[in-house]
Amino acid sequence: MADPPKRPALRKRYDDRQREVLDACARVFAERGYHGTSIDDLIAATGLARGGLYHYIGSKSEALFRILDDLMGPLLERATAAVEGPDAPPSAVGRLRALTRVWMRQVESHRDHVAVFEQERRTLEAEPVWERVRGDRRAFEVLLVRILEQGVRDGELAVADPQLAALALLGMVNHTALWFVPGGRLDADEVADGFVDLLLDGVRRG
Amino acid sequence: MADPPKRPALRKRYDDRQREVLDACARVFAERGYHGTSIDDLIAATGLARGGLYHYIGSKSEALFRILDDLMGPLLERATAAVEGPDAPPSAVGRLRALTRVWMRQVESHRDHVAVFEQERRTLEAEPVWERVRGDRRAFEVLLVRILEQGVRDGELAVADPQLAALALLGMVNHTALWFVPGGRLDADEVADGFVDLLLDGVRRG
DNA sequence: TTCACACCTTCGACCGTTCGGTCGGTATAA
DNA sequence: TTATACCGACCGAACGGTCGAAGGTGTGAA
Repeated sequence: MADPPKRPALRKRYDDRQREVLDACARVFAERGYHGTSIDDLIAATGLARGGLYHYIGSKSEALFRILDDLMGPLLERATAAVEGPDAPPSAVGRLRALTRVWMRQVESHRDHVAVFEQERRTLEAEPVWERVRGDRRAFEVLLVRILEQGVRDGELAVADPQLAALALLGMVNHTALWFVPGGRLDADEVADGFVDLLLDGVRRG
Repeated sequence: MADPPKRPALRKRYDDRQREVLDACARVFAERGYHGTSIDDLIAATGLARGGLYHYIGSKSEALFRILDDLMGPLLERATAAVEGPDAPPSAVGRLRALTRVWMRQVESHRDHVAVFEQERRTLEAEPVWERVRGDRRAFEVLLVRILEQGVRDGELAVADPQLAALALLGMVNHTALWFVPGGRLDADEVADGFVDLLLDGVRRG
Protein backbone atom coordinates (compact mmCIF):
# COMPACT_ATOMS: atom_id res chain seq x y z
CA MET A 1 0.00 0.00 0.00
CA ALA A 2 2.99 2.21 0.50
CA ASP A 3 3.84 2.19 -3.19
CA PRO A 4 1.31 1.76 -6.00
CA PRO A 5 3.26 1.32 -9.26
CA LYS A 6 4.00 4.40 -11.38
CA ARG A 7 3.74 2.69 -14.74
CA PRO A 8 0.06 2.77 -15.75
CA ALA A 9 0.19 -0.67 -17.36
CA LEU A 10 1.03 -2.22 -14.01
CA ARG A 11 -1.31 -0.02 -12.05
CA LYS A 12 -4.40 -1.96 -13.05
CA ARG A 13 -2.89 -5.31 -12.17
CA TYR A 14 -1.85 -3.91 -8.82
CA ASP A 15 -5.32 -2.53 -8.12
CA ASP A 16 -7.01 -5.79 -9.06
CA ARG A 17 -4.69 -7.86 -6.92
CA GLN A 18 -5.11 -5.43 -4.05
CA ARG A 19 -8.85 -5.77 -4.18
CA GLU A 20 -8.51 -9.56 -4.15
CA VAL A 21 -6.29 -9.32 -1.10
CA LEU A 22 -8.58 -6.88 0.69
CA ASP A 23 -11.61 -9.06 -0.05
CA ALA A 24 -9.81 -12.03 1.48
CA CYS A 25 -8.97 -9.90 4.53
CA ALA A 26 -12.59 -8.83 4.83
CA ARG A 27 -13.65 -12.47 4.79
CA VAL A 28 -11.33 -13.32 7.68
CA PHE A 29 -12.14 -10.16 9.62
CA ALA A 30 -15.85 -10.99 9.32
CA GLU A 31 -15.26 -14.51 10.62
CA ARG A 32 -12.86 -13.87 13.48
CA GLY A 33 -13.23 -10.14 14.10
CA TYR A 34 -10.58 -7.56 13.33
CA HIS A 35 -8.68 -7.90 16.60
CA GLY A 36 -9.20 -11.65 16.61
CA THR A 37 -7.42 -11.95 13.27
CA SER A 38 -3.65 -12.29 13.21
CA ILE A 39 -1.36 -11.45 10.32
CA ASP A 40 -0.73 -15.18 9.99
CA ASP A 41 -4.46 -15.66 9.45
CA LEU A 42 -4.34 -13.15 6.61
CA ILE A 43 -1.29 -14.89 5.18
CA ALA A 44 -3.18 -18.18 5.17
CA ALA A 45 -6.24 -16.56 3.58
CA THR A 46 -4.39 -14.72 0.82
CA GLY A 47 -1.71 -17.27 0.01
CA LEU A 48 0.87 -14.50 0.13
CA ALA A 49 3.87 -14.45 2.42
CA ARG A 50 4.36 -11.82 5.08
CA GLY A 51 6.24 -9.36 2.88
CA GLY A 52 3.93 -9.79 -0.08
CA LEU A 53 0.90 -9.15 2.07
CA TYR A 54 2.34 -5.93 3.45
CA HIS A 55 3.11 -4.88 -0.11
CA TYR A 56 -0.64 -4.64 -0.66
CA ILE A 57 -2.13 -3.70 2.68
CA GLY A 58 0.46 -1.42 4.28
CA SER A 59 -0.72 -2.39 7.72
CA LYS A 60 -3.53 -4.30 9.36
CA SER A 61 -5.38 -1.15 10.34
CA GLU A 62 -4.96 0.33 6.86
CA ALA A 63 -6.62 -2.79 5.47
CA LEU A 64 -9.54 -2.29 7.83
CA PHE A 65 -9.86 1.33 6.75
CA ARG A 66 -9.93 0.43 3.08
CA ILE A 67 -12.48 -2.32 3.67
CA LEU A 68 -14.88 0.01 5.45
CA ASP A 69 -14.27 2.99 3.20
CA ASP A 70 -14.83 0.90 0.07
CA LEU A 71 -18.09 -0.21 1.63
CA MET A 72 -19.53 3.09 2.83
CA GLY A 73 -18.35 5.38 0.04
CA PRO A 74 -20.15 3.60 -2.83
CA LEU A 75 -23.17 2.90 -0.62
CA LEU A 76 -23.67 6.56 0.17
CA GLU A 77 -23.09 7.54 -3.44
CA ARG A 78 -25.64 5.08 -4.82
CA ALA A 79 -28.12 5.83 -2.08
CA THR A 80 -27.93 9.55 -2.75
CA ALA A 81 -28.41 8.99 -6.48
CA ALA A 82 -31.38 6.67 -5.89
CA VAL A 83 -33.11 9.09 -3.56
CA GLU A 84 -32.17 12.56 -4.68
CA GLY A 85 -30.94 12.07 -8.26
CA PRO A 86 -32.87 12.84 -11.47
CA ASP A 87 -34.34 9.31 -11.61
CA ALA A 88 -35.44 9.28 -7.96
CA PRO A 89 -39.06 8.18 -7.47
CA PRO A 90 -41.42 11.06 -6.72
CA SER A 91 -43.20 9.44 -3.79
CA ALA A 92 -41.75 8.89 -0.32
CA VAL A 93 -42.81 5.26 -0.50
CA GLY A 94 -40.97 4.84 -3.78
CA ARG A 95 -37.83 6.50 -2.45
CA LEU A 96 -37.95 4.42 0.70
CA ARG A 97 -38.12 1.27 -1.41
CA ALA A 98 -35.31 2.45 -3.69
CA LEU A 99 -33.06 3.29 -0.75
CA THR A 100 -33.64 -0.04 0.93
CA ARG A 101 -32.93 -1.93 -2.28
CA VAL A 102 -29.63 -0.13 -2.85
CA TRP A 103 -28.71 -0.91 0.69
CA MET A 104 -29.61 -4.60 0.61
CA ARG A 105 -27.76 -4.99 -2.68
CA GLN A 106 -24.69 -3.62 -0.96
CA VAL A 107 -25.18 -6.20 1.80
CA GLU A 108 -25.47 -8.89 -0.87
CA SER A 109 -22.31 -7.87 -2.73
CA HIS A 110 -20.28 -6.85 0.32
CA ARG A 111 -21.53 -9.19 3.01
CA ASP A 112 -18.18 -9.57 4.72
CA HIS A 113 -17.52 -5.85 4.64
CA VAL A 114 -20.88 -5.14 6.26
CA ALA A 115 -20.26 -7.78 8.91
CA VAL A 116 -16.91 -6.19 9.75
CA PHE A 117 -18.56 -2.79 9.88
CA GLU A 118 -21.20 -4.01 12.33
CA GLN A 119 -18.62 -5.72 14.51
CA GLU A 120 -16.34 -2.71 14.74
CA ARG A 121 -18.97 0.02 14.99
CA ARG A 122 -18.45 0.82 18.64
CA THR A 123 -14.70 1.21 18.17
CA LEU A 124 -15.35 3.34 15.09
CA GLU A 125 -17.34 5.82 17.10
CA ALA A 126 -14.36 6.77 19.23
CA GLU A 127 -11.20 7.29 17.19
CA PRO A 128 -10.71 10.30 14.87
CA VAL A 129 -9.23 8.12 12.11
CA TRP A 130 -12.70 6.89 11.27
CA GLU A 131 -14.30 10.29 10.77
CA ARG A 132 -14.92 9.74 7.06
CA VAL A 133 -16.57 6.34 7.53
CA ARG A 134 -18.56 7.73 10.42
CA GLY A 135 -19.64 10.72 8.36
CA ASP A 136 -20.84 8.49 5.52
CA ARG A 137 -22.89 6.43 7.93
CA ARG A 138 -24.45 9.52 9.44
CA ALA A 139 -25.24 10.94 5.99
CA PHE A 140 -26.97 7.70 5.05
CA GLU A 141 -29.12 7.82 8.16
CA VAL A 142 -30.05 11.41 7.44
CA LEU A 143 -31.17 10.34 3.96
CA LEU A 144 -33.50 7.81 5.55
CA VAL A 145 -34.96 10.09 8.20
CA ARG A 146 -35.55 12.78 5.58
CA ILE A 147 -37.62 10.43 3.44
CA LEU A 148 -39.80 9.55 6.40
CA GLU A 149 -40.28 13.18 7.42
CA GLN A 150 -41.12 14.24 3.87
CA GLY A 151 -43.58 11.39 3.66
CA VAL A 152 -45.32 12.65 6.77
CA ARG A 153 -45.33 16.23 5.52
CA ASP A 154 -46.80 15.18 2.18
CA GLY A 155 -49.49 13.14 3.90
CA GLU A 156 -48.21 9.88 2.46
CA LEU A 157 -47.09 8.41 5.76
CA ALA A 158 -48.25 8.50 9.37
CA VAL A 159 -45.20 7.94 11.51
CA ALA A 160 -45.54 8.40 15.24
CA ASP A 161 -41.77 8.66 15.76
CA PRO A 162 -39.70 9.03 12.54
CA GLN A 163 -36.45 8.74 14.47
CA LEU A 164 -37.53 5.41 15.96
CA ALA A 165 -38.88 4.15 12.62
CA ALA A 166 -35.56 4.96 10.98
CA LEU A 167 -33.67 3.12 13.71
CA ALA A 168 -36.01 0.18 13.25
CA LEU A 169 -35.31 -0.11 9.53
CA LEU A 170 -31.61 0.48 10.14
CA GLY A 171 -31.65 -2.40 12.58
CA MET A 172 -33.52 -4.75 10.26
CA VAL A 173 -31.20 -4.20 7.33
CA ASN A 174 -27.88 -4.05 9.16
CA HIS A 175 -28.82 -7.21 11.02
CA THR A 176 -29.09 -9.07 7.71
CA ALA A 177 -25.28 -9.22 7.63
CA LEU A 178 -25.69 -11.98 10.20
CA TRP A 179 -28.10 -14.22 8.33
CA PHE A 180 -28.44 -13.21 4.69
CA VAL A 181 -26.99 -15.79 2.30
CA PRO A 182 -26.61 -14.87 -1.38
CA GLY A 183 -28.41 -17.51 -3.40
CA GLY A 184 -30.69 -18.37 -0.49
CA ARG A 185 -34.49 -18.44 -0.35
CA LEU A 186 -34.76 -14.67 -0.80
CA ASP A 187 -32.58 -12.39 -2.88
CA ALA A 188 -31.55 -8.89 -1.85
CA ASP A 189 -34.50 -7.12 -3.52
CA GLU A 190 -37.01 -9.54 -2.02
CA VAL A 191 -35.66 -8.95 1.47
CA ALA A 192 -35.65 -5.19 0.88
CA ASP A 193 -39.24 -5.22 -0.38
CA GLY A 194 -40.29 -7.52 2.46
CA PHE A 195 -38.88 -5.12 5.04
CA VAL A 196 -40.42 -2.08 3.41
CA ASP A 197 -43.82 -3.79 3.14
CA LEU A 198 -43.59 -4.74 6.79
CA LEU A 199 -42.74 -1.18 7.75
CA LEU A 200 -45.46 0.31 5.56
CA ASP A 201 -48.41 -1.97 6.20
CA GLY A 202 -47.62 -4.02 9.30
CA VAL A 203 -48.84 -7.50 10.03
CA ARG A 204 -52.11 -6.90 11.84
CA ARG A 205 -55.00 -8.47 10.03
CA GLY A 206 -57.66 -6.34 8.41
CA MET B 1 -13.02 -18.54 39.37
CA ALA B 2 -11.15 -21.71 40.14
CA ASP B 3 -12.17 -21.62 43.77
CA PRO B 4 -15.43 -20.16 45.10
CA PRO B 5 -15.28 -20.16 48.91
CA LYS B 6 -16.84 -23.11 50.74
CA ARG B 7 -18.16 -21.21 53.76
CA PRO B 8 -21.62 -19.89 52.90
CA ALA B 9 -21.09 -16.60 54.73
CA LEU B 10 -18.19 -15.78 52.45
CA ARG B 11 -19.83 -17.18 49.38
CA LYS B 12 -22.18 -14.26 49.03
CA ARG B 13 -19.43 -11.68 49.28
CA TYR B 14 -17.47 -13.57 46.65
CA ASP B 15 -20.45 -13.75 44.32
CA ASP B 16 -21.21 -10.06 44.69
CA ARG B 17 -17.64 -9.05 44.05
CA GLN B 18 -17.46 -11.40 41.09
CA ARG B 19 -20.51 -9.81 39.53
CA GLU B 20 -18.97 -6.36 40.02
CA VAL B 21 -15.81 -7.55 38.32
CA LEU B 22 -17.69 -9.21 35.46
CA ASP B 23 -19.83 -6.12 34.91
CA ALA B 24 -16.68 -4.04 34.64
CA CYS B 25 -15.27 -6.56 32.15
CA ALA B 26 -18.49 -6.38 30.14
CA ARG B 27 -18.20 -2.60 30.00
CA VAL B 28 -14.68 -2.78 28.59
CA PHE B 29 -15.50 -5.64 26.21
CA ALA B 30 -18.43 -3.63 24.86
CA GLU B 31 -16.22 -0.61 24.27
CA ARG B 32 -13.12 -2.19 22.78
CA GLY B 33 -14.32 -5.63 21.73
CA TYR B 34 -13.33 -8.88 23.41
CA HIS B 35 -10.15 -9.45 21.42
CA GLY B 36 -9.36 -5.75 21.48
CA THR B 37 -9.33 -5.79 25.27
CA SER B 38 -6.11 -6.68 27.08
CA ILE B 39 -5.82 -8.00 30.61
CA ASP B 40 -4.24 -4.69 31.52
CA ASP B 41 -7.42 -2.96 30.33
CA LEU B 42 -9.44 -5.16 32.68
CA ILE B 43 -7.00 -4.42 35.50
CA ALA B 44 -7.50 -0.69 34.93
CA ALA B 45 -11.29 -1.11 34.80
CA THR B 46 -11.62 -3.24 37.94
CA GLY B 47 -8.93 -1.65 40.09
CA LEU B 48 -7.67 -5.12 40.96
CA ALA B 49 -4.15 -6.33 40.31
CA ARG B 50 -3.38 -9.17 37.91
CA GLY B 51 -3.65 -11.95 40.47
CA GLY B 52 -6.78 -10.58 42.09
CA LEU B 53 -8.49 -10.30 38.73
CA TYR B 54 -7.74 -13.92 37.85
CA HIS B 55 -9.07 -14.94 41.24
CA TYR B 56 -12.50 -13.86 40.04
CA ILE B 57 -12.50 -14.49 36.31
CA GLY B 58 -10.37 -17.61 35.89
CA SER B 59 -9.43 -16.55 32.39
CA LYS B 60 -10.38 -13.94 29.84
CA SER B 61 -12.49 -16.39 27.87
CA GLU B 62 -14.22 -17.67 31.00
CA ALA B 63 -15.20 -14.07 31.76
CA LEU B 64 -16.71 -13.77 28.30
CA PHE B 65 -18.65 -16.98 28.80
CA ARG B 66 -20.10 -15.83 32.10
CA ILE B 67 -21.05 -12.45 30.65
CA LEU B 68 -22.97 -14.01 27.78
CA ASP B 69 -24.47 -16.84 29.80
CA ASP B 70 -25.68 -14.45 32.51
CA LEU B 71 -27.30 -12.46 29.72
CA MET B 72 -29.01 -15.19 27.73
CA GLY B 73 -30.07 -17.51 30.56
CA PRO B 74 -32.28 -15.03 32.42
CA LEU B 75 -33.56 -13.55 29.16
CA LEU B 76 -34.80 -16.89 27.91
CA GLU B 77 -36.28 -17.74 31.30
CA ARG B 78 -38.23 -14.48 31.56
CA ALA B 79 -39.27 -14.60 27.92
CA THR B 80 -40.63 -18.12 28.29
CA ALA B 81 -42.55 -17.13 31.43
CA ALA B 82 -43.99 -14.04 29.75
CA VAL B 83 -45.10 -15.93 26.69
CA GLU B 84 -45.97 -19.44 27.80
CA GLY B 85 -46.45 -19.09 31.57
CA PRO B 86 -49.77 -18.94 33.46
CA ASP B 87 -49.92 -15.14 33.20
CA ALA B 88 -49.15 -15.03 29.49
CA PRO B 89 -51.54 -12.86 27.47
CA PRO B 90 -54.08 -14.89 25.48
CA SER B 91 -53.70 -13.01 22.20
CA ALA B 92 -50.73 -13.22 19.87
CA VAL B 93 -50.52 -9.45 19.84
CA GLY B 94 -50.35 -9.39 23.62
CA ARG B 95 -47.69 -12.06 23.74
CA LEU B 96 -45.66 -10.28 21.07
CA ARG B 97 -45.76 -7.11 23.12
CA ALA B 98 -44.85 -8.94 26.33
CA LEU B 99 -41.93 -10.71 24.69
CA THR B 100 -40.55 -7.50 23.21
CA ARG B 101 -40.84 -5.70 26.54
CA VAL B 102 -38.96 -8.42 28.40
CA TRP B 103 -36.31 -8.27 25.77
CA MET B 104 -35.91 -4.49 25.72
CA ARG B 105 -35.75 -4.45 29.50
CA GLN B 106 -32.87 -6.88 29.29
CA VAL B 107 -31.17 -4.51 26.84
CA GLU B 108 -31.78 -1.67 29.29
CA SER B 109 -30.34 -3.51 32.30
CA HIS B 110 -27.58 -5.36 30.44
CA ARG B 111 -26.62 -2.97 27.70
CA ASP B 112 -22.94 -3.83 27.75
CA HIS B 113 -23.64 -7.56 27.78
CA VAL B 114 -25.90 -7.25 24.76
CA ALA B 115 -23.31 -5.17 22.93
CA VAL B 116 -20.68 -7.83 23.58
CA PHE B 117 -23.09 -10.51 22.42
CA GLU B 118 -23.76 -8.70 19.16
CA GLN B 119 -20.07 -8.10 18.54
CA GLU B 120 -19.05 -11.69 19.13
CA ARG B 121 -21.99 -13.44 17.48
CA ARG B 122 -20.15 -14.65 14.43
CA THR B 123 -17.39 -16.20 16.51
CA LEU B 124 -20.02 -17.73 18.77
CA GLU B 125 -21.54 -19.60 15.87
CA ALA B 126 -18.41 -21.61 15.27
CA GLU B 127 -16.91 -22.99 18.48
CA PRO B 128 -18.54 -25.80 20.51
CA VAL B 129 -17.89 -24.00 23.82
CA TRP B 130 -20.74 -21.66 23.06
CA GLU B 131 -23.39 -24.28 22.48
CA ARG B 132 -25.43 -23.28 25.54
CA VAL B 133 -25.47 -19.58 24.65
CA ARG B 134 -26.25 -20.47 21.05
CA GLY B 135 -29.06 -22.77 22.14
CA ASP B 136 -30.61 -20.06 24.30
CA ARG B 137 -30.54 -17.64 21.40
CA ARG B 138 -32.14 -20.16 19.09
CA ALA B 139 -34.83 -20.98 21.66
CA PHE B 140 -35.64 -17.29 21.99
CA GLU B 141 -36.05 -16.94 18.25
CA VAL B 142 -38.31 -19.98 18.15
CA LEU B 143 -40.48 -18.33 20.81
CA LEU B 144 -40.87 -15.32 18.55
CA VAL B 145 -41.58 -17.22 15.36
CA ARG B 146 -44.14 -19.35 17.16
CA ILE B 147 -46.07 -16.29 18.31
CA LEU B 148 -46.23 -14.98 14.76
CA GLU B 149 -47.31 -18.33 13.34
CA GLN B 150 -49.99 -18.80 15.98
CA GLY B 151 -51.21 -15.28 15.29
CA VAL B 152 -51.61 -16.16 11.65
CA ARG B 153 -53.35 -19.44 12.42
CA ASP B 154 -55.77 -17.71 14.80
CA GLY B 155 -56.55 -15.06 12.22
CA GLU B 156 -55.11 -12.30 14.35
CA LEU B 157 -52.18 -11.52 12.07
CA ALA B 158 -51.54 -11.53 8.33
CA VAL B 159 -47.83 -12.16 7.91
CA ALA B 160 -46.55 -12.77 4.41
CA ASP B 161 -43.29 -14.28 5.66
CA PRO B 162 -43.18 -15.03 9.42
CA GLN B 163 -39.49 -15.95 9.24
CA LEU B 164 -38.64 -12.59 7.71
CA ALA B 165 -40.88 -10.70 10.12
CA ALA B 166 -39.15 -12.42 13.04
CA LEU B 167 -35.74 -11.50 11.65
CA ALA B 168 -36.94 -7.93 11.21
CA LEU B 169 -37.97 -7.59 14.85
CA LEU B 170 -34.82 -9.40 15.96
CA GLY B 171 -32.79 -6.86 14.01
CA MET B 172 -34.65 -3.85 15.42
CA VAL B 173 -34.25 -4.89 19.02
CA ASN B 174 -30.72 -6.24 18.90
CA HIS B 175 -29.62 -3.11 17.10
CA THR B 176 -30.76 -1.01 20.06
CA ALA B 177 -27.60 -2.09 21.88
CA LEU B 178 -25.86 0.45 19.65
CA TRP B 179 -27.99 3.49 20.38
CA PHE B 180 -30.27 2.94 23.37
CA VAL B 181 -29.32 5.08 26.37
CA PRO B 182 -31.01 4.39 29.71
CA GLY B 183 -32.57 7.63 30.88
CA GLY B 184 -32.84 8.95 27.32
CA ARG B 185 -35.90 10.23 25.47
CA LEU B 186 -37.56 6.80 25.43
CA ASP B 187 -37.43 4.11 28.09
CA ALA B 188 -37.25 0.39 27.38
CA ASP B 189 -41.01 -0.18 27.34
CA GLU B 190 -41.63 2.78 25.07
CA VAL B 191 -39.11 1.52 22.56
CA ALA B 192 -40.58 -1.99 22.77
CA ASP B 193 -44.10 -0.71 22.24
CA GLY B 194 -42.94 1.58 19.45
CA PHE B 195 -41.37 -1.34 17.61
CA VAL B 196 -44.38 -3.58 18.09
CA ASP B 197 -46.76 -0.86 16.91
CA LEU B 198 -44.58 -0.33 13.87
CA LEU B 199 -44.60 -4.03 13.11
CA LEU B 200 -48.33 -4.39 13.69
CA ASP B 201 -49.74 -1.34 11.96
CA GLY B 202 -47.00 0.09 9.74
CA VAL B 203 -46.56 3.71 8.81
CA ARG B 204 -48.64 4.03 5.64
CA ARG B 205 -51.35 6.60 6.06
CA GLY B 206 -54.97 5.61 6.01
C1' DT C 1 -14.18 -13.55 75.35
C1' DT C 2 -9.98 -14.54 73.32
C1' DC C 3 -6.80 -16.23 70.16
C1' DA C 4 -4.65 -19.15 66.85
C1' DC C 5 -5.25 -21.09 62.67
C1' DA C 6 -7.24 -22.09 58.28
C1' DC C 7 -9.29 -19.96 54.68
C1' DC C 8 -9.72 -16.27 51.63
C1' DT C 9 -8.25 -12.13 49.03
C1' DT C 10 -4.99 -9.60 46.79
C1' DC C 11 -0.48 -8.64 45.09
C1' DG C 12 3.15 -8.13 41.33
C1' DA C 13 7.32 -10.24 39.42
C1' DC C 14 7.84 -13.44 36.09
C1' DC C 15 7.17 -16.81 32.03
C1' DG C 16 6.83 -18.49 27.32
C1' DT C 17 4.31 -17.28 23.29
C1' DT C 18 2.43 -14.64 19.82
C1' DC C 19 1.78 -10.29 18.04
C1' DG C 20 2.23 -6.57 14.16
C1' DG C 21 5.73 -4.85 11.48
C1' DT C 22 10.55 -4.33 9.01
C1' DC C 23 14.05 -5.15 5.76
C1' DG C 24 17.54 -6.90 2.68
C1' DG C 25 17.24 -9.92 -0.72
C1' DT C 26 15.81 -12.63 -5.13
C1' DA C 27 12.90 -13.44 -9.14
C1' DT C 28 10.32 -11.57 -12.86
C1' DA C 29 8.69 -8.93 -16.48
C1' DA C 30 8.58 -4.42 -19.08
C1' DT D 1 18.59 -2.51 -16.54
C1' DT D 2 15.11 -0.90 -13.88
C1' DA D 3 10.62 -0.77 -11.68
C1' DT D 4 7.78 -4.14 -9.55
C1' DA D 5 6.31 -8.49 -6.96
C1' DC D 6 7.12 -11.36 -3.51
C1' DC D 7 9.81 -13.82 0.07
C1' DG D 8 10.93 -15.19 5.01
C1' DA D 9 14.25 -14.45 8.81
C1' DC D 10 14.12 -11.35 12.22
C1' DC D 11 12.76 -7.75 15.91
C1' DG D 12 10.97 -5.53 20.11
C1' DA D 13 6.74 -5.11 22.35
C1' DA D 14 2.68 -6.74 24.18
C1' DC D 15 0.03 -10.61 25.15
C1' DG D 16 -2.55 -14.06 28.45
C1' DG D 17 -1.55 -16.64 32.28
C1' DT D 18 1.09 -18.56 36.70
C1' DC D 19 2.68 -18.64 41.28
C1' DG D 20 4.64 -18.01 45.88
C1' DA D 21 4.04 -14.79 49.31
C1' DA D 22 1.79 -11.36 52.26
C1' DG D 23 -1.94 -9.64 54.67
C1' DG D 24 -6.93 -9.91 56.26
C1' DT D 25 -10.91 -12.09 58.17
C1' DG D 26 -14.45 -15.30 59.99
C1' DT D 27 -14.61 -19.30 63.16
C1' DG D 28 -14.11 -23.09 66.58
C1' DA D 29 -11.57 -24.56 70.67
C1' DA D 30 -10.14 -23.16 74.97
